[in-house]
Amino acid sequence: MTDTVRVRMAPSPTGYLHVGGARTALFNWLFARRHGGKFILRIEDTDRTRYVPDALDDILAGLRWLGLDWDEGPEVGGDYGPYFQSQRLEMYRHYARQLVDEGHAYPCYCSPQRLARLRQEQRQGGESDIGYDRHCRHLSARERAAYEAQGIVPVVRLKVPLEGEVCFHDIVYGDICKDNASIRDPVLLKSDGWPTYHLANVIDDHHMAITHIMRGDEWLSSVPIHVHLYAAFGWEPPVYAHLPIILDPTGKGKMSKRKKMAGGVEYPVFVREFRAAGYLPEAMFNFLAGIGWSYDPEVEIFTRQQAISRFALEDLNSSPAAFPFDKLEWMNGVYIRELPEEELYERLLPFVAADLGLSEGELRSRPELRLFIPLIRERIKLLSEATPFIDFAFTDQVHVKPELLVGKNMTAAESLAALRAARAALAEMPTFDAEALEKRLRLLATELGLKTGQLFGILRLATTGKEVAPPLFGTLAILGRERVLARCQAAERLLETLTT
RNA sequence: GCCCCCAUCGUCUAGAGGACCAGGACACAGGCCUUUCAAGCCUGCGACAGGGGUUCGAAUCCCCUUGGGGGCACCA
Repeated sequence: MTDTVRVRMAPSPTGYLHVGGARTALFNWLFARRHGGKFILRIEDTDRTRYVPDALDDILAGLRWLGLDWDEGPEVGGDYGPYFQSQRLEMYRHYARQLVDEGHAYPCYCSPQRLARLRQEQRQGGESDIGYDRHCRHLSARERAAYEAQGIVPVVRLKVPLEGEVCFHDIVYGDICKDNASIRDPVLLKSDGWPTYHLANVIDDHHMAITHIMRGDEWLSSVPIHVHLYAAFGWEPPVYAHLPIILDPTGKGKMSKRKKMAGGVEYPVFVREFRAAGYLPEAMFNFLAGIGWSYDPEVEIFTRQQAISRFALEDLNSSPAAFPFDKLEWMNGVYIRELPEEELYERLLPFVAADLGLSEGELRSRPELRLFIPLIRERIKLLSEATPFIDFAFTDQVHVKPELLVGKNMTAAESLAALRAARAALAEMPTFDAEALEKRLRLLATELGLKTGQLFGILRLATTGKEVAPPLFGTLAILGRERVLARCQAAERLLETLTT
């Protein structure tokens, strides 16, 4: 490849950044970085009716979160701007006019109502081909003038050949041909003077010197239109590589439409939702790269540098893939475990603070979270799972059902005696660190003739209020002697209610 | 309905005519470890959708069937 690689991500600010869109961006980014090219971000904001005000910010934030930096586009500029289609209207109108003047396109005065009626009739009539009937394609100058006189503002439609076929090559899908007759003259310029996707996309890709187009395969069927447009303009089309879409976890239907999981739980589809759920951006990156592409048949975990070094369009898969949530969760756990403690602490902070109702500053001023990190890191798969493991350390007292304090195969009285003995032993310990605690409590279990699990289970419930908690000795050390003794005493009172 | 695309373990994938009685990973099951839960380690389960061809030889090429997906807007 002699030309500089220039690829683009062209989102429409009609909704938040979707995982599918993120994956498309990711592959474009990988390709650009692999070849030392440019990754361009272009905002296709030509649909004024579906515009969502905060969508743009969300898209930019989502891409940044994933580490997909763009070389040209919003907030970074570039030599091929503007990068918002809403600021390029004049150019689209110019080319639309040119197409009409040169006989490649024509004005169409059909009302939306007529088109809707037409479609309905075609459907009901069982017609094989649905679409515009080219009513205005052969209007005489006089007829056109008559419409104009009525004040009807026309749209501009592309004059697609009536016979023959268009063919193009796609790196992922190979050679694809389509009969021209099946392509209905598409609208290029809407009656409000704004371009449709087809027009704006082709003009911009050409003027921004885009060399490769990687996008979701829902676009595959519109390539023939674009090929005709490039031909009409006398431009060279870029290289196409359509990406197989991501299906929802059940494999039925695409991921984009929000659906329910088997358990009735909604699963995330927007990048912001994955972020809020506690997924790590580096895990998302790794995971997304593994759908439709494979870094190495034997290697699942790889860095972005490694991905860049091996990425090739020829290796892209052509079959659609169901979104494997299980694998994502596992991978996120892997990345959480690989994070340095201090880094994990920083990432956990906002999640835990919010859950606990504390400010980050307040949480930071307390020692517990930091101390718990090594104890919980291999127990969580999501950042949002940390709080339930440690919240007991942030409450004045724990609430536990008395019955739970009774040890396995023990009576309430025996449990109470064990707890009292433990409290006495703990009160007398010269130091209160995990190592010393383990040594002393193991000895105590032996002295009491109890299995370790029996004694430790009672203590776990008494001090944390939970049946599942971080490792006991470390937990006791973090709570500190004072709190541990107080909680034991409180638990003893509860057990007493069972023995009297 | 019409057009296009896709088809390997439940899922993500490796495989580009012989190296495949099909490899890896997740999930699942069992075991080890163990104070709970995890993590870790070991083992197991498990697929070339079906049918025709082509070929000495097919998961790999062709055709048909079936299944799935996408598209058919003055949306992108």
